[in-house]
Amino acid sequence: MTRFGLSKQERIKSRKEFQQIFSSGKNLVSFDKKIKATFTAEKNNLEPGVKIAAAVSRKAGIAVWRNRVKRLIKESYRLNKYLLIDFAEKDQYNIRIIFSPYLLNQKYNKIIELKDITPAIVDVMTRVKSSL
RNA sequence: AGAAUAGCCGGGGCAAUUGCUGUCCCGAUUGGGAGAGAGGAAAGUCCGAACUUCGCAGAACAGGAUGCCGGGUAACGCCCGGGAGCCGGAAUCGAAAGUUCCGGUUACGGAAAGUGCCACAGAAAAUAUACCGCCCCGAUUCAUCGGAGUAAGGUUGAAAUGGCAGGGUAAGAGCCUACCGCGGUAAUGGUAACAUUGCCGGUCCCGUAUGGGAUUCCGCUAAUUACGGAACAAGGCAAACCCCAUCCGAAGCAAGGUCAAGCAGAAAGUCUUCCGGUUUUCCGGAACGGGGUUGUUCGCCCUUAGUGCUUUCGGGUAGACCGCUCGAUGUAUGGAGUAAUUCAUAUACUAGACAAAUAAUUGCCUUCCCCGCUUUGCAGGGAAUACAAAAUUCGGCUUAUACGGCUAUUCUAUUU
RNA sequence: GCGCCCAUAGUUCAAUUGGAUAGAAUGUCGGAUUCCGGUUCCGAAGGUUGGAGGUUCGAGCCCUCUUGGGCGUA
Repeated sequence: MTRFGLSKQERIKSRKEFQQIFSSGKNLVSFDKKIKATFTAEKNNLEPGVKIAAAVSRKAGIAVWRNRVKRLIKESYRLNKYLLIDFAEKDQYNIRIIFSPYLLNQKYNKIIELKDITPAIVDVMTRVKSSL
């Protein structure tokens, strides 16, 4: 596992996992209310690690905009994932996070950059860490 | 020269680092290397097909779609060419009309198959009818009133029931006559579209292939001529029902196929040893095995003919894989054709994801904008921005598009 | 992917087979009543019928394209 990578093993892929996280996970919102995170965490799991996904509602915007937001979320996490990875491996945590835009939509944020997303993602990650 | 509108074309390039998804090679399961990775509309899902499963002897009905003519095509509601109507421009000295040329546009079959509708106004809106009129007769208070006839003229409306001339009459009228118009029959001649430069099939000739040239019957008939006709008819609407002609089996890649945990079903097999109690397939005890109890050991509890365990079978869920990208394909050259398109040869392989890859950060070039110097150009600053992302695959249509380029039309300004 | 529906005043709904100033309730505004407010009564304004084009003498209604919203199904 590379330091700045985001391979298949680090992403949530199956429909079952999504349903499980949405039904039993907790919600967090970033300081600027741009990003919402739904997450679950188990201690002493046999497969410790962090897996993430980005989910954008169809009502938020058109396909081009939604794809861009998802890519920017994944990029932000990729560059800052060391915040959670080391912690999870040390304490044997199995963490699952789904990021989604909370107060972001195409109507008010037509042009969106990486620097608009990163602070919110980092903030959410530290909140998840401190809540455990 | 500028602006607006419409149409068409393009829709930045190269390189580096980090990261993602397939493919190939090395390696051996951690990984390394090479090379590839969104569009003109990928969109809307409005049409047409391929492909798959189901149904199907054949035909008809229902339902739906299309609708001037011919061609192209795998097919189409698409495209090309042409006809006709409408609109615009130019020319014809000016105006109107007409003619010619150019451009645009059209859901352009049928209203004598039938049904229905046509508000208000108007006499009357489609078997007819009579408000003002016109004419005659009678009454009369000379203002008019009643009766009979008529439809030339007026009035209404989006739309009004052949035209014109003569005769005729109280006034009029296809009431009568001639001509035009209307419809019937025959002949001549002709025949893509409202009848003349086209095309299809067969046959013959020519050509390496696509193709080129010549030509008939039937049916239908604008025109001309002849004969004869009288109910002078046939208002509009089919994006009202409908009629006619042509076409269409249904559902869709979440189609469909292969493998296949778990659960449930069926079949077969298997279930230890010792001791004691009168026989037993029964009872009791011990050991071994299995399960539970706290991660391990001891201990304790349960259990050994039970909804036990093992194997096999068919169907098949979760899941995985195939379908999945080489195709009515692109590019170049040459030939056929007015064109759409097509034929031959050569050459290329160019995304295949599935909570869904194609991103982030930079540098240089190129293009555009602003400002200054001064105008060949140079320095500085800014921007690369639009519409929008494959989801089985093609052919179209429609809609959205910053900026740049080209073409056409219109307007404005300047010069000659 | 397939199939289907809706859009009319600020809001909720009408509008006969296409026929003329698109109607009602509620809300808004003004007036009357009251010492003031509410209730009640009277009056007024408020619509390019989501948008564009076409058919027709005439379109909210018919046809085509388009925008937004909603539903069913696998």
